[in-house]
Amino acid sequence: MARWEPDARGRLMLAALALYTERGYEQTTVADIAQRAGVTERTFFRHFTDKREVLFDGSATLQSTVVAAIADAPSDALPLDVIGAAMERAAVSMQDRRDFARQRAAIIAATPSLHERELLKLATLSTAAATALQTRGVPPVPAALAAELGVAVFKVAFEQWISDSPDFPTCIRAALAELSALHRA
Amino acid sequence: MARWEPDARGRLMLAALALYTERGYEQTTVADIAQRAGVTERTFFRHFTDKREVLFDGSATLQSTVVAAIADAPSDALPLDVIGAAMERAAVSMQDRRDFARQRAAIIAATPSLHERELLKLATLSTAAATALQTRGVPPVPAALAAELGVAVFKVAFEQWISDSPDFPTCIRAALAELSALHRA
DNA sequence: GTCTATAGTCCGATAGAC
DNA sequence: GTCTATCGGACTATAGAC
Repeated sequence: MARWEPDARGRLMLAALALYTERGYEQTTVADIAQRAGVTERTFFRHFTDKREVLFDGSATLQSTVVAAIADAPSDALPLDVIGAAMERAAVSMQDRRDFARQRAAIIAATPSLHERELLKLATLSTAAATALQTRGVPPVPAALAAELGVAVFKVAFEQWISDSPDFPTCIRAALAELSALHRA
Repeated sequence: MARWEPDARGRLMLAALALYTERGYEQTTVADIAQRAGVTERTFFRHFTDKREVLFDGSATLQSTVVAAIADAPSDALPLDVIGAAMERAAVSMQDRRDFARQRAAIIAATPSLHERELLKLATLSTAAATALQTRGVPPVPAALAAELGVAVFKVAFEQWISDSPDFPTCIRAALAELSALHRA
């Protein structure tokens, strides 16, 4: 038998999600999370730089998905179409975890400090998307704007997805249509 | 002679700005700031809820400006034009503090934790703008999208303003033009 | 204005995998 | 032997409670 149970990281993420839901983020200490996961506080901080980060493990993967989708788009595609397709790809990759997304969103909405971290992750995603667009030859300013638009669409569509509608990619397409309508009006 | 020097709040803000610039945000303690301002640590936390907030005193005013501008727009104006005009009004109100804006932006850019707070303020601004648009009869989803677009334009224009170009409102108009170009392309 | 809880860092030690 | 994951404890500063 191994000296430690495997996957301390995964256990910490599950414990944190459960405790943040049960008693709230501020009312949960890192010691509580570590205890439920069967490790020490020290181990928590080796896996996650701070108490918030334990809820944001998937953001690096999401970013890779978006950046790859931008790179993969046909070379003659317009920036806005590239971004739209990338966001749709991101939505597809999250589609099978709606319950998790919902639970996580509820915790974040209830906690300003977590909302801040979420916004930082989205801003990082936006910067990465802008860089990926620049690699395709889009100049910096349009690239930055298109990336910000993509994230705006993602945010709005995400809200729709977890509240109303079961299909995330469809929400993305609807939000993109609303965006075009704003400009055509 | 007064029992205390007046304007402790203002002195705390100046002291914080100076110290964050001199030695960096993390290397500055609240005790350092309080000492330079000639008050106690306790006084700092009476004026500002946390160590970051001391750099964000203007954001409530900015938000009022934007919301008022949206409310004041002609009733037949289109959402995107309303938002554009509101952002331009915000730019006008900041125009005479370019050096301050630049110094503050440098500190924030160097400090992830401050970047987070900045993003939260902008997200709050976006929500307030969306609400103001809804008051004008714009449905929730287009209102949220238009507000996010406005903040995106503000961010991009702000970057241009503090790096390149002396006139903030002009930067806003240029960014709005780039935004339209993205959709016409 | 003092007192305290807790986040987050740093040091070193330990034990298994390879 | 090296590499990696764990643990223990002491320490500072923030932020809130009293």
